[in-house]
Amino acid sequence: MPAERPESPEPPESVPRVPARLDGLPSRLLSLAALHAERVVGEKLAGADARRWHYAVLAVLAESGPASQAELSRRTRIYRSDMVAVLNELAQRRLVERAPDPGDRRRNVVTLTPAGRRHLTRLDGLIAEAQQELLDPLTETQRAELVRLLTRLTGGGHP
Amino acid sequence: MPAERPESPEPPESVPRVPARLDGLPSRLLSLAALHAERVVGEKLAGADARRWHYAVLAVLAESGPASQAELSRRTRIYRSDMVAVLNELAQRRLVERAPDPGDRRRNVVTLTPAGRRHLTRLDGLIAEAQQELLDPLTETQRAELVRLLTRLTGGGHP
DNA sequence: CAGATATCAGACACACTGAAATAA
DNA sequence: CTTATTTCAGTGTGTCTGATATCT
Repeated sequence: MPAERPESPEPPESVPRVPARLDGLPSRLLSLAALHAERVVGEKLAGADARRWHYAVLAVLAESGPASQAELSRRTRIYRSDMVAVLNELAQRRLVERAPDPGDRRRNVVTLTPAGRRHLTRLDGLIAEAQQELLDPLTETQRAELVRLLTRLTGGGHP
Repeated sequence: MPAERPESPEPPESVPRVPARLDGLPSRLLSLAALHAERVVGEKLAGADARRWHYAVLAVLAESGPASQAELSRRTRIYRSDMVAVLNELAQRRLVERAPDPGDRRRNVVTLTPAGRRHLTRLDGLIAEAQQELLDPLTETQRAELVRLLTRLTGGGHP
């Protein structure tokens, strides 16, 4: 293992390099990369009057079928409080429908409308473009490796 | 190359899998990983009454010497408006000193105090702990690869 | 009763905008 | 006159707390 850096007490302040402490810091690199990614994706989606959360909710509904708000919250990791606002926006655009669950009257059943399904198809394209733009500096192999590493980092389950 | 998925029109909603569209989405993985990283780092630093921005500013000052606020802004990527508040907090804790630059009276020269240098040493330890905790699921090789990929993603120069 | 659900009001960090005052 | 620096007042997004009403 590498020895601990002895923390040079008098750094030569003649050369204004970029600080090494921040430079390769994984947590900082993750934040910067994520910020960039969110910007690229956000700009693409804005062109379709959508936000990242819209895509997440629509995608879950398309793949898993109608669900309660709490269920959507768990799957998208959007906070339960915020899910209310997201569904308000989606319902206002007639992309989803919210109806009380007859089987459990605490719940709302959220359903994708045909317009929502069409909208999702469009967002799929924009999201793909964004990933392309985002991952442009990486080769195919590197992209796959990045996804693998990030999946492992985000508790991606070790089957 | 893999053929495009034919978009199964009727997903079997019996098995509540996590949606594939979101699962391996690089931009989403980056956001989730960054969020996790920010939480881990933030909690560590909170134990020393510090925030991520404090560390960034102190680290730059320690490695590059006294600087103007605009200079610190560029190096840390903290927005110029927000730098004011960060420096207020650091100055209030007597970790930095803000004095007008005699050579250019628009500028403030921000200097690390001895207390600031000691504080930074403590934060260095906490930051290292956080990285350790964060990267726990990865091997050494994988950690290095992750840093390499993220550096390339964040426009980390292409030399 | 405990527990889940939907909703609201608000806190907080972060990134950013726009404008003003001052000085190079 | 143009540009740079510092500062302030706000905006918008995303995450999360705490509380409430309702229902299982």
